This record gives sequence, C-alpha cells and structure tokens, in this order.
Amino acid sequence: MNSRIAPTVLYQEVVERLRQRIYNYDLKPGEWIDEQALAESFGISRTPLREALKVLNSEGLVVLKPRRGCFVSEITEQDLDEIFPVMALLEGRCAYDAVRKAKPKDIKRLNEIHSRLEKYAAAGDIDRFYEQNYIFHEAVQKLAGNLWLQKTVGDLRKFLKLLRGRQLKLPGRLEASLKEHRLIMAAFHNQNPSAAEKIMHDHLIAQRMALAIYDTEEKQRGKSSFSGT
Amino acid sequence: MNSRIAPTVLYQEVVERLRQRIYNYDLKPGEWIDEQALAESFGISRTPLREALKVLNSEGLVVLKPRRGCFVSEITEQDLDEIFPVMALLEGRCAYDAVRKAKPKDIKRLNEIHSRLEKYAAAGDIDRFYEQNYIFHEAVQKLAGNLWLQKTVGDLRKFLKLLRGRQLKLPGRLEASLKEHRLIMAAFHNQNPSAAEKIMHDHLIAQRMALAIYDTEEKQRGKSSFSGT
DNA sequence: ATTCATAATTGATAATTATGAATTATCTCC
DNA sequence: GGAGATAATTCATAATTATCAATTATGAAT
Repeated sequence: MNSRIAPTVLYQEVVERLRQRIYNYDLKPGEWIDEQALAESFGISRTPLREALKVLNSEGLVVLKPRRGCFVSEITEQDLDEIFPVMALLEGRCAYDAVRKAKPKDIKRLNEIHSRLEKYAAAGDIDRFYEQNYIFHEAVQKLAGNLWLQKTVGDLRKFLKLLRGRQLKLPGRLEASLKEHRLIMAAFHNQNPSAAEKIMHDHLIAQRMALAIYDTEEKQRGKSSFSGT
Repeated sequence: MNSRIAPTVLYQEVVERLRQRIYNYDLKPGEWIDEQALAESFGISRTPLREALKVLNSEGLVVLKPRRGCFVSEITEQDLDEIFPVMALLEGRCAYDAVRKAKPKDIKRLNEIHSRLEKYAAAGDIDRFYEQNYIFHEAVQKLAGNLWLQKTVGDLRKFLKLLRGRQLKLPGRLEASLKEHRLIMAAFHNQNPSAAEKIMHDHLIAQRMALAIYDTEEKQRGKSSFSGT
C-alpha cells in the first residue's frame, strides 16, 4: 500500500495533512481539534496525532492549551502589523542577494514564472496567480542561497498562509502586485540589487496595506473575516 | 511534591531540561540520545520524552533520523555564515525600533544593564559578561515592541546558543564588544535610530568574524571545537 | 568479504489511570 | 423564589504501561 522510497514517519505525514486542512479552512481558525475523532478519521492512534500537533504548535498553526486541548490559530490584526515588516525586511534581503547571485539561466526561469503571472493576471485568475506568486517568491528566496534566511522566511510564511492570499481579492490589488513584480524583474535584468531590495520590501508592505483596506471594507459589509466567539 | 503555580505539562518541562543539557554540552553535539535511558533517568515514560524531542527538533536543537533515532545538532561553519547576517538584519531593526520607542525609564534600565557589562568586562568575567550581554540584547528586542520580530530573533538565538558565546573567548573581543555596546547606548541617548541600527548590525557581524578567527586559531592548535566523528 | 541470523531500537497501538477544567446541580442566604 | 456561591459530575487531555511490528545495527559463520 505504502510504496514510498524515502523513509517516512507517520507523524510527519499527519503534520502535512493537517497543515493542508488548516490552510483550506477545512479546520477553521479558533476551532477545537477533537483528537479522538481526528485520530479515528485518519485511522491512526492518538499518539502520532498528538506528536503532529506539537509540531504544528511550534509552527504557530495551532495553539495548545494544557488540559484544554488544541485549537486552530487565529491570525490577528496585530500579527499582520508585526509580521509584514519582518517579512519585508527578510524578503528584501532575499531579493538583494538573489539579484547579486542570479545567473542568466536563473533570470530566464524567473521570467518564465513571471510570464505566467502576467497570463493569470490578464485572465483574472486569482487562485493561479496566487500560486505562481508563491512560486516566484520561493524561487527568489532560493536564489539568495542562504538556507537559514530561507528557513526564517519560510517559517513566517507558514503562518501567513492562514490568509490564503486574501489581499489579492482587493479590487485593483492584483494589477498593482503585477506591476511590482515587473519592477522586480527589471531589477534582475539591470542587475541592481539595492533596487530589488527596496521594491521587494515595498511589495510586502503594499500587501499589508491592501489587507488592511480589504478587511475594513469587509467589516463595513458586516462580514467579519473570521468567526467571532 | 509538585508545587507549581503556572499550569505546566510534563513534555514542556522535559523540553526545558533537555535544552539546558544541550546548551551545557551535557549532551554533546552529534551525540545520540538514548530514549529509554533518558526517560529512565528523568523518571518518566517514553511518550512525553518523545513529544519533547519533536519540539526540540523543530527548534533545530536535535535532528530526528527516522528509524535511526535522535541526535544533538551540530552547528556548522555554513550555519554561522548564514545565520549571522540574518541576525544582524533583525537585531539591527530591533535596535532601530527600540531607539524610536524608548522612554527615559527604558534608557535608564538599559544603562543599568550596560553598567554591569562595564563592570564584568573590567573584571574579565566572561561568563557574567555573556549573561548580561544576553539580557541587554533581549531588553532591546523587547523595547522594539514587535512580538513576531522578537520571536524570529529568539528562534535563531535558540540555535546560536549552541555556541555559548564562544566568540567572547577571542582575546580582545570582549573589549571590542563593550565598545560597540557603548556606541549603541550613545545612539539611545542621542535618539538616533539609524545609527543604532547600523551599530547593532555591525556588532553582530563582528561577532561572526571573531568566531571565525577563534575557530581558525583553535584548529591550528589542533583542538577541533567539536568532537569529530 | 558476504550472507544470514540475532539483538536492539524506534515507531506505533491500545488499554488504563490520573488530572484538571467546565458544566451542571445543589444548597444557602437574602 | 431567585441570585450567587459551592459541590458533584462529566469529559477531554495528560501520562503510564505493555506490547508488537518494522527496521537497522551487530556479529558470527561460511
């Protein structure tokens, strides 16, 4: 049944599946996680599930309240205010290093990803745009060639993924995001690390602002983005 | 027997104790962790111990090899080359924000910590200097008032603590470190955030360089800093 | 040196007990 | 009788123990 080459352990598998469930809002923010029911639905015992929850806890995706159980994390306005500046700083540095280290074939690959961004933006396909956008940022981070920088950004991104690219839903934001990406590509072509750093930094800050506006408008429409208690 | 106020769970307690054992080189880098023996020595069962190991794994302090067991992490030159620039970036930002937000009483508190640094430096007490240095940096991070920035720096620091302030052992480094701290304090007094950012950044980079020199000299003396395989 | 059998260790399950928190029910006092 | 405090119940998590399967390490025999 399990025809895998790489040695895998159950709790890792569970971590992966739970992460996806959380990102998909299959498990909703604030929701209580019923260990027993979940273990049963996965067809496993509670032990590896609990091990997985400990991992997700240190990733920030769930909160463990002693003797109370496990709850899916809720992202707050304060989280956003605090994370985005850090992300902007780190991804800015990624862009800087990436431009310095990028070889022609690397830029070619970025161009390919970017062209897909252009395509999906033109088609107004937010989901695919979000996907390619994620791939683009990951590619830049990888080019920077600093594993710890990558890990640090990645850890923050894991938490931010709770948003599922909500900012792109703001009218006009997708187009603005695309323009920013064009500027980043230009910095790669001109081999201008400092420019790339600043643009990437501002790109992240712009995302935070778009989110703030989007959430405000949502609130005015009376639809809170998360389930209130 | 257990007279604790704050609600604590066993695996958290174990995480704490193991962390200390690792920082103290009681458990040495690369060393295999015998679950059974360790559980016995703690007087607990394997389950909470294994949960604790999962947490330490996501902190990077131990490495879990499927079906092989758990090993204490070894910090490499590459790790240092990659982490310090990130730390420099983040702590630089901390300093920037801290100077902007610091109130007179905050600066007074920093001054108190700094004066202890002066004292221990004069006495050549490396251990106490290391301790106060850690407290100083933590205080600056706290002043920045960004919990996620704090957490991000803290996560990296957890791993770096494997070094136990090795860089301070380099002759002259303690004095240089003190001078850098004096400049930071000056930036606080002059309310110059950008200066603080740059000094703190360079302060971290200087630490990396001191480490590199120290390790090179160690190697020449034929004493590898870590146990070879 | 290779193969095979054995031992040791991790990964996982299940049953069970203990503990703490929340809810429900009860009681007292006004 | 009703409000608030108190006690009992309930329920899920926390932790232990025992056990088994799977896999890796080992060591002996050829």
